[in-house]
Amino acid sequence: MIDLAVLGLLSESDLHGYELKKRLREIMGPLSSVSFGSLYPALARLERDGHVAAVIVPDGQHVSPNIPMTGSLSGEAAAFRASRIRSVRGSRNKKVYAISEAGRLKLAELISEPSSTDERSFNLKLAFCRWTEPDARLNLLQRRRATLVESLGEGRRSIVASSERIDRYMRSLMEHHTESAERDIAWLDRLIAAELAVVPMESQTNEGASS
Amino acid sequence: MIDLAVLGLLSESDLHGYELKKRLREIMGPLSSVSFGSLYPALARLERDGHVAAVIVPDGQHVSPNIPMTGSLSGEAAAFRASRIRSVRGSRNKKVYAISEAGRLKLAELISEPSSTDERSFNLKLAFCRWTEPDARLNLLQRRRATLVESLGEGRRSIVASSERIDRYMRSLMEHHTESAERDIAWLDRLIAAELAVVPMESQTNEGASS
DNA sequence: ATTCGATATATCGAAACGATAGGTTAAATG
DNA sequence: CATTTAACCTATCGTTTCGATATATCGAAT
Repeated sequence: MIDLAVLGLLSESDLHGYELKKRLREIMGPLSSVSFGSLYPALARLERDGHVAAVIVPDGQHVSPNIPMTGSLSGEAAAFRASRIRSVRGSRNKKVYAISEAGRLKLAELISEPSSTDERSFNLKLAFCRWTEPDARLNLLQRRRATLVESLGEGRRSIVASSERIDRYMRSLMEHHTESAERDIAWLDRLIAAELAVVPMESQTNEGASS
Repeated sequence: MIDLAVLGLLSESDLHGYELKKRLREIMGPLSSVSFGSLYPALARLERDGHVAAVIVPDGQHVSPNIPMTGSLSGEAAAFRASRIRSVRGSRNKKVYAISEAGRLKLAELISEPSSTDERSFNLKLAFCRWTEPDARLNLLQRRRATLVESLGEGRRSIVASSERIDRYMRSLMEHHTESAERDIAWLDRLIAAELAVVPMESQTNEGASS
C-alpha cells in the first residue's frame, strides 16, 4: 500500500520523506494520509530492495539524486551512496530519494495487481495509473466498480434484513453508506466512459495526448 | 476501535465471534469490516479485562450467558464460567459472549472519548451512540463535522495549490474527495438538526448553533 | 458418496498507526 | 532584542489490525 504511494510520487520527481508525506496528504486528504511510522520504514525497505536510491543533501541545495548521475541510477547512485552517507555537521540535511528502474517496474506491477481491494489502495492506484498501460487502467476502474456494486447490494440487503434490530442511528449510517456507494459508482462510470473515449479498442503502443 | 464494535454489539444481545463478525459486516459494510485476526484477540483481551464474559454453548441450543443468571453477570457468570469451559465432544460449539457492567461503562467511555477521529471509529460511535447521554451524541456529531470541514478546506486548497503538478486522474480523485466531504457534512447537518429537535437546549455549557 | 460452501474458533507474520524523541531553522511575538 | 512558537526533517517503539492460513463440524447439492 505505502510502497505504491512512495513509488508513485517518486516516479514524478525526486523527494525526501517529509515532502513525500505532504504530497501524499494532498492527494489522499488529511484523513487518510500515511504516518511517519510507516513511511520511513517503507523507505528503508524500498531502498534495501533496490526500488529507490537515496542521497543525503545539505540544506539549501537543490541537488537531487539524478543530478550527479549521467544515466541510470543503479550504477552511479550506488557509488555515490556508498561514498558517504553521513550528516554534514552543523547543517540541516534531507535524504532525497529517487526511483530506480526496478522501482518503476514494481510500481506498474502494484497498480495492476488485482489484490488490495480496499479504498486507500484503489485511490493510490488511480492517482498513479498514468504509469500503466491503458488496459490496466480500464481494468482497475471496472474491478473497483464491481466491488462497489457488490458491496452496495449487500448493504441494501442488510438494511432490509436487519430492519427490526437497528435503531435510527444505525439506519442512517447504513443508508448513508449505500448512498455513498451509489455516488462512487456513478463517479467510476464517468471515469470509465472517459477512459473508453480516449482508448477506443486497441492501441498497445505509445500513449499520447494526456501528458 | 474493535473494542467499541464488540461492546456495542454485545450491549444489544449476546453473540459469539462468528455472528459478531457478520453483524459488524452489516453495520460497517463489507469493505470496512474487521478481520478474525483482530476480532478473536480482541475478545480474549476484553474477557481478560472483565468487560465481557463467555460461555461455551453446544450447537443447537439457544442458551446465552444471561439465561442461567438471575441478575448481573459479574457473580454468576464467573461461577458458570469457572465451572468448566470445555468443548462438548462430537458436537459443534459456540463461545457466546455477554457484556458486563464494566463493559457497558467502557462502551460509553469509548463513544465519548474525543480521540480516534478516523472514519471507522466515528461510524462505530454513531452506530452505538444510543448507549450514551444526548450531550455526548451531539458532541460526537459536531466534532466529526468540524473535522470534515477542516479536511474539506485543506482539500480545496490542495487542488488549487498543486493544479499544475497533477494529471486528470489525480484531479478527479481530489475533486471526488471534496464532493464526498461536502455530502458527509450535509448528512451530519441533518443528523445534528434531528438531534437538536429531540434535545431542545438543556446543555449547561453554551455551545450555540454555530453553523 | 463425496465434494462444496457455510459455520465456527484460533494463531502467525507483516503492515500500518499513533506517540514520541531528537534536532535545525525561520518567523512572530513580547 | 530575546524568546518562544511553528515549521521542517528523520527516526524508532509499542500496539493494533490485517490477510493468510490451519482445523474441524455440518448441511446440501452433485
